[in-house]
Amino acid sequence: MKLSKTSEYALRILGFMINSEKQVFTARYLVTYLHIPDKYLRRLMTDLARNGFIKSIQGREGGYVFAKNATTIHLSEIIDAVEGMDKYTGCLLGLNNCSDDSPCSLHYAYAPIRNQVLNLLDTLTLADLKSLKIKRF
Amino acid sequence: MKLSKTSEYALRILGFMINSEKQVFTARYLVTYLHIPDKYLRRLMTDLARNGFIKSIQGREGGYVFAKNATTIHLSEIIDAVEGMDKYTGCLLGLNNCSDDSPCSLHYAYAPIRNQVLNLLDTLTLADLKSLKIKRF
DNA sequence: ATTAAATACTATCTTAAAGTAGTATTTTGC
DNA sequence: GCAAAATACTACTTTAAGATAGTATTTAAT
Ligand code: SF4
Ligand code: SF4
Repeated sequence: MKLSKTSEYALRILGFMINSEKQVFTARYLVTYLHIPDKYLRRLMTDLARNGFIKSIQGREGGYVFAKNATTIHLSEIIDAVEGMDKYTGCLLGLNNCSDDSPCSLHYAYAPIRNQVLNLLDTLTLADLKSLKIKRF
Repeated sequence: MKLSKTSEYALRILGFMINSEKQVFTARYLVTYLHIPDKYLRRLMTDLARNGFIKSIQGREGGYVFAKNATTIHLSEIIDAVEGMDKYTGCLLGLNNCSDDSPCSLHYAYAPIRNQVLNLLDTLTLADLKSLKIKRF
């Protein structure tokens, strides 16, 4: 139902970048548009770079660019990189090793929706977030 | 996608109670069956009592009983009581004042599912969690 | 070469959720 | 009356996420 702040930031940053005409993004630029704490965003950017989503260009005129084609970056990969996806596989009631045969009291009502969400995050790519209709990042 | 530990506990406790033949539940009893930290559970129980879901019976032979009919207790009310439901209305990307007219990059794919979840929590009651099939609490 | 503008690194602080400990109070059975 | 078994209350500790601060490094324009 809710991601960690860090995942939110990561998705907002990358979603913002993919919806822009720009190629290179400085931390300063991202901070002013996304209102994410400066130093926190910078750490997150190097983290995203380490994970191969973006590439950093150091020095003057530097910044960040995508490191690979956005069609190959799945949202679940981003979340997995910054906070781990594991905590979401064991779901609403925090249980794990769940199955239809040994369900918690919410399973029949919730598991189908949970699966939709997980499936969505697994199949949606950054490229899918590109749209002219987007007004908020 | 995930509730706070406290909400998980609250739902597991009440879901466990509604699926039992017992009428009165001591904290000790709940702790042994649900493996929730003793003192934490006790605090949560008095909190749930203050919120009118259960009633505490003090003294020897005491414990907790439902304070009203389980068909009148909606899951969203429980979550709202222990951690607040507000944080879930502004969804995946942590934005608020969302609408179809000013969507974030995930809106079209995610909002429908989010609405299903919120709707589920609003309409499901504790009574709906009662089933012979439940194996884990 | 020097400076300016950018990222990288490391260490620390803050905050809120979660968990723990100890004491006080209530009620019933004997 | 008193002990036993339960809940209630208050204060503290721990943990992890989030945020901040300061310094070092890299690179290009001049
Ligand atoms: S809803 Fe199903 S998958 Fe989720 S915690 Fe309950 S049993 Fe496990
Ligand atoms: S998915 Fe829709 S409702 Fe959720 S944060 Fe984005 S714009 Fe708001």
